[in-house]
Amino acid sequence: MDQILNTFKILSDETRLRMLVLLLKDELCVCELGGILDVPQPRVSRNLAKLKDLNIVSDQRKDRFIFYSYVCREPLLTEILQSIHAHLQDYPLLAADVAKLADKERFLPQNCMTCTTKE
Amino acid sequence: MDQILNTFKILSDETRLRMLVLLLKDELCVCELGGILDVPQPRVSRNLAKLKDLNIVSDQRKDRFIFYSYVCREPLLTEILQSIHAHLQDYPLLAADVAKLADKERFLPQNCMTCTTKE
DNA sequence: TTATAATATACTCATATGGCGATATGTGAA
DNA sequence: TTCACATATCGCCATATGAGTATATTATAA
Repeated sequence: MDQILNTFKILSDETRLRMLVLLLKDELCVCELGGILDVPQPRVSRNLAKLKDLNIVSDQRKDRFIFYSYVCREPLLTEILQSIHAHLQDYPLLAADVAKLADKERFLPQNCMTCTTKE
Repeated sequence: MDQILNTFKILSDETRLRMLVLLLKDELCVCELGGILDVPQPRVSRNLAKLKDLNIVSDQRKDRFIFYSYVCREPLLTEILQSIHAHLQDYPLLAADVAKLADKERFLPQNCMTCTTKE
């Protein structure tokens, strides 16, 4: 019972919901998440920590970055996130986030526009 | 966005989740809900009020009782509740609640065992 | 080893949430 | 109208939650 309640509590926060919707589709590091969502870094980290505590995400370092990925721990949670993806048009903010996944590298510090493009 | 977050917040409380799981299947009054869940009456009423504010349930008086019924306001919410019903065996407390629906009348004051059975 | 970049955590605060007990409200019955 | 019952609400309290700023940690690069 606690598990299902925790699932809904996790989803009740905008930052976490947005992160999970993205992580269901892609592995992302803290700065990519922060960049896509446009929220401060500690907020991203703190909420990722909560997700990790509940084994909803796992982390793995690659070079300078720590990438988080969604772990299917509870089928119901996965079902819900998939359902949201199936109706993304109903959630403009989430849809916009997902759209930004296409050029997520833009949010990696060394790959920012001013570094990678010759002007 | 607020709507989907509210949906998850509503589901994050044990009392409300239990009530919604029951109301998805049956129209119930306050005392039946209180009896099945075994929680104090003000708690049932207060949480029903929240559900009503969000148009998740509607109420209708019948004789001495006010019956609440689930209103499919947001498809996602209905989907989630149906999914829970489909996997009731994973949630013993919810399963026990649902089982009690069979003799819900037992919880109507005038129909309690001592009133209706001749001993 | 030292410095730097990426991420994590601590501290403090403000707000939200849920509960209980007591009481108010309102409806149907006498 | 008054009573009694079913339900709703109020006031107070305790706890939970989330945020931001500053700082700590840790791994790679130099």
